[in-house]
Amino acid sequence: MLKNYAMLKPFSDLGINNPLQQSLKALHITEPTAIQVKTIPVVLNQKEDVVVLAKTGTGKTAAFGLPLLQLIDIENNEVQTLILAPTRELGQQIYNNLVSFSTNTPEITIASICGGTSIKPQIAGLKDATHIVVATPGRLVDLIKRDAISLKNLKYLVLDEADEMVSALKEDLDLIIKDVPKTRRTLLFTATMPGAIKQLVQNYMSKKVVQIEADMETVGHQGIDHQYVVVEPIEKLEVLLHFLNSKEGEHGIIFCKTKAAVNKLAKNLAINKFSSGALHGSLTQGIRDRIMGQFREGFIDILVATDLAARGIDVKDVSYVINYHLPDTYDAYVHRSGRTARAGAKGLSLTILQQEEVVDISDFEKELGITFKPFKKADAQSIEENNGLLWAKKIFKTKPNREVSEDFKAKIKTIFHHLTKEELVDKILANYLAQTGAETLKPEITKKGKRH
DNA sequence: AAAAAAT
Repeated sequence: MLKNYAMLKPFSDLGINNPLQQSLKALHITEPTAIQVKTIPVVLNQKEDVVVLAKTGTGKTAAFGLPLLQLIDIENNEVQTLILAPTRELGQQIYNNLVSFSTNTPEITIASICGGTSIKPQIAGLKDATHIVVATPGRLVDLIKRDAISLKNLKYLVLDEADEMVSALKEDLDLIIKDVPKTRRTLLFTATMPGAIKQLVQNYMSKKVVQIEADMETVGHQGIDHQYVVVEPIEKLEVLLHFLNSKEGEHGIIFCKTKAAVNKLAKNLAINKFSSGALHGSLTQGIRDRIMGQFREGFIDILVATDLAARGIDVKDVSYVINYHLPDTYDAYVHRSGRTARAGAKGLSLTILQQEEVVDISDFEKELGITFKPFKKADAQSIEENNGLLWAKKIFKTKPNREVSEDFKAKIKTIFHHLTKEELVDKILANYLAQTGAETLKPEITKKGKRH
């Protein structure tokens, strides 16, 4: 941050107009990030297409959003700008950001065109003047096929997380690009430059392409503390629960490999009274929106998610990310860990491994140029103690059963009447251990996660 | 093999 300070200019120097500056001020955004300094003038200049290589999204949305808002022609009622994102959550986030940037330019209309919600209001809304559309590819293709949207006067096309879109959403993307005029300008944001991206640049972008690179050292990994811990399969959940208990009051994201694993882990966290929610692509959009909203607002502390949440999601004060399963690709690791340590903050990225996966960690180090520090695993005794604390917390958080009659409760109270609190705790604990047949407390776990 | 995206 400090290293880059000299090159940072105020937004006015970058050519951002007064209404937008006022909006930024109201949002307490005072200084442009490095990527914004490099990107905004090029976009405003209106000459070249842009390819931005940036690993994590510090300020990406504003880097294209601000200049594109400024370039909207209010007199023209057709769709002038199209922004594509790979997930609905990211699309919604970009839409919300643009809306917040445009509070002082209410005449600019922005539409969010993502799937999972009723298509009818979207079709109706598009009949009115719409200047900017933020979309996920599937729903947009649907609207194009229904002739509900016209992109024939499009001036700007933004592809966010373009590497993900060319790999997973290629077919839809090709259809969309075929439908937009060749004269439009393209802004492409990507973490990596796989062959598919190079091809896209070659085939679909103009000859004048400016490539912008964020300084990976300062932007990509700054502030993230990468750690790993090796566990036996049987102790994996206990080690996690111990970690989470030490992070009480902080916010984090736990990534799992599959939807079923997300469901199962979220259920286990819920049973153990952690404030958490599950997020993956097989939940209804209503539930996805609710969980995302609760996490954003801080009503839940822990988000358990598939790679759906790996890219672009920007939530304040996420102080740790956990890889409960090793990510499939190096890219995925960068994206997942990039959910923490945002906007200059610090964060921990902890990867939980089994013995046979330890070799992979050195591959990640080599490929990504990072060093994993060993996380000091709690010893057996403190894990045991933590299990006891979880058990107690669970009892503490259990709501009294209203069905039990006052009369009956009174009778039970008489039995315990002469006991001190300490004696009562001793008895409950001993009783619990006798019942479970265990020598020490174990966290309660579900047999199965819901299948999807 | 799994994840995302259209109903």
